[in-house]
Amino acid sequence: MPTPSAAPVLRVALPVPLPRLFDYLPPAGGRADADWIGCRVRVPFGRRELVGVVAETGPAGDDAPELKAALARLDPEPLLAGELLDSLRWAARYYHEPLGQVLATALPTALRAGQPLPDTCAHGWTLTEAGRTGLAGLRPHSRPRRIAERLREGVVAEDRLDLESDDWRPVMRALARRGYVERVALPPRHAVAEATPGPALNGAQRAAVAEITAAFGRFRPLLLEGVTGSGKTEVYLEAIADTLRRGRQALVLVPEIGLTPQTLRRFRARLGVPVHALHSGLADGERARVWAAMWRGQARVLVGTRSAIFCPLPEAGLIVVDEEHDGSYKQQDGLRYSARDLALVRGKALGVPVLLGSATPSLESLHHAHAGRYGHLSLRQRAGEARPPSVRVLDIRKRKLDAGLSEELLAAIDTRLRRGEQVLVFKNRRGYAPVLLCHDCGWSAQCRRCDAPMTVHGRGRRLICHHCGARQSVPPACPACASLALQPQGAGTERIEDALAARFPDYPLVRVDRETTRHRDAVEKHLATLGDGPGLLVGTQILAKGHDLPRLTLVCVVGIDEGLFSADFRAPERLAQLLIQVAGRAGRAQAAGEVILQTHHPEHPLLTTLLAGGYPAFAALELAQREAAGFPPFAHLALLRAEAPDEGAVTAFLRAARAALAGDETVALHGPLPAPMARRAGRHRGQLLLSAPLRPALQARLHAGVPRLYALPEARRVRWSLDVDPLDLY
DNA sequence: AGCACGCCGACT
DNA sequence: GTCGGCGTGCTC
Repeated sequence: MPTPSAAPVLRVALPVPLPRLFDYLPPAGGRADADWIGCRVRVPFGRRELVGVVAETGPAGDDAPELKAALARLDPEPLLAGELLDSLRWAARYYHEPLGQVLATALPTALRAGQPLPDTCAHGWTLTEAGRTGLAGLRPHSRPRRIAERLREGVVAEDRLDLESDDWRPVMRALARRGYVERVALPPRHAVAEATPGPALNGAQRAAVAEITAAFGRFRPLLLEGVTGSGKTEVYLEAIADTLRRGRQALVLVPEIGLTPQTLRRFRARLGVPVHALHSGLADGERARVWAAMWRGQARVLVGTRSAIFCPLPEAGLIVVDEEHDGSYKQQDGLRYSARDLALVRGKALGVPVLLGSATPSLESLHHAHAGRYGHLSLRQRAGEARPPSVRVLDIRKRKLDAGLSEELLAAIDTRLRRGEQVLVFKNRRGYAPVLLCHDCGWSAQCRRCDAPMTVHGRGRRLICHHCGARQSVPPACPACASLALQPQGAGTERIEDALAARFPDYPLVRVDRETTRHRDAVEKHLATLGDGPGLLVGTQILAKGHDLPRLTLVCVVGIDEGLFSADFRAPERLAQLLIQVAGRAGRAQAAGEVILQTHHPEHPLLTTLLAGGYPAFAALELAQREAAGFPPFAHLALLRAEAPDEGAVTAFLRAARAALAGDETVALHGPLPAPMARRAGRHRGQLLLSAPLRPALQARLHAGVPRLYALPEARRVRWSLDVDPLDLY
């Protein structure tokens, strides 16, 4: 006769920030067998109900309180199993986050909320009887008419329609409302189209593809280092096509701004199978459907942003991380995971090659490649006729500046415009001016709730804090000395736009930054307004990548001097990557491109090295400095952050945390330190940095210490989070 | 994180 | 006399 405590129970991971599992009895009369593991369950929790995932089964612990029974099993077979569940457990251990929180991050919202795994049967559209009759009444050559006529021959699959047009859905829905068309289910594995052959590959591209395909069926990290325009995407496509031919799935991760309709169109046209996309623009139901299609192995190719790394890959063959150095692969709140790193973890667990592509690889990747841990593939030449741009450093010391632009720069712009070419002025600062200064007493406008100056916007009339969003109008007089000599200092994109418009009134001018361009697709529309004639483009980061601009021949980079002297250890790497990426915008066409870098520091080693030896020379120099300073990849970091309205609470927590994390000298602790911006949105911020030459030492320390943090009484008075492998030290 | 319980100020 | 402030305690 088994005692009640010995009967097997369900150990459930729940989406709560508590570092443990919760035990439940199976629902009425059931047995807690191992086939529960990975299934979602609805359970009572305090006075509410939650959806969790069964992580383990087994006898209840002796100290367990009186158990409640789970209310329902939500999955007939495990939603999470095998490699995916293993990798999620790995992430929970590595990032020191409760498994329930990891699962909540990994699952699409609809599944997290307990919705059943959605139906993923492929669908198509067909004309109804009413449609056949009504078709003639639709305006000739209109979009509804063309789409209705497309369906005349019979059912057309949605995947097929995706291939032919980006935005047929709204038109189709309108037709459906009139009863002209209807959606029908298709038999599984409906063929879409023939794969279209791509352009002939050059030698380096063929060699790269050969290396990747040779690694089929086993884990192998491969760094594909290819200069801008060298045809990395063609290499991806060939490798994916090979993966598909061998009956396996491919996952492609792209940066947040990289998932454009053009990218998808290119993949779809080339591969001849449905290409699924996963990004933040999708509705919850759609995300769950894509996830389910991967789970069932129906989806063969998935292109997605960061969170796509949590998709099931039951028949995995290849993982690609495009622009692997990109910061958007790191989640900056909640579970602070790196999708790039998890791609390698999953690739290893799945036994598939992982292809990391970039023109400017992260120093981590280069370090691993040099050490022989990653295969290193190089594409040194631009594909086709494109030639690399020439780069000129423009020394502006003692020069007269108009909105930060020198006379020489304006003259160079003028020359290009007269020739009918397009010019990009890149400035990594939005708004009118970064500071509002009193010329008489030195007062400057500071945000009331942040330790940061307010940025001048609205042609010099408004003040906005970029950190908390606070806004106010520019005061009529200096609040400190009543002087009327308030002056915007420095220049952002808005002010540069004004200056250029005044100087070149006869040419079209487009500004692209977060203010002018709220939606991702708007960038394309904006750029299209320039057309093929001469014109000017002013913008921030958003313009740094993607977007082929064949008429663009001159790129001007202004205001990089702040970046040359930033305190953050990753600032030089980011600046070098940005410069290379921006420079890559110039001369993608036949005409020779030119890049002009305006600076007060023409002898700065970052610039001279980058100019003389390109990114590889810069990387070598910077890696040496990282090694000397004991920074990644020669050390491993974890950053404990805390914030609270009360500064004392932050310090008290971090002191207690330091004691809880203390140990031998294999891990160095720095802090408590104020965060570089000590106050943000009215909250005081502090941090404690852990650093160790060896990753296992750091992990062991966190394993011992982090559970104690949850128990600290001081933890209740702050919001705290742990960032393993932080990107920024703030 | 929620959500409730619990003990002290300005309102009908 | 109550409605509600957020401190602190707990969740199988």
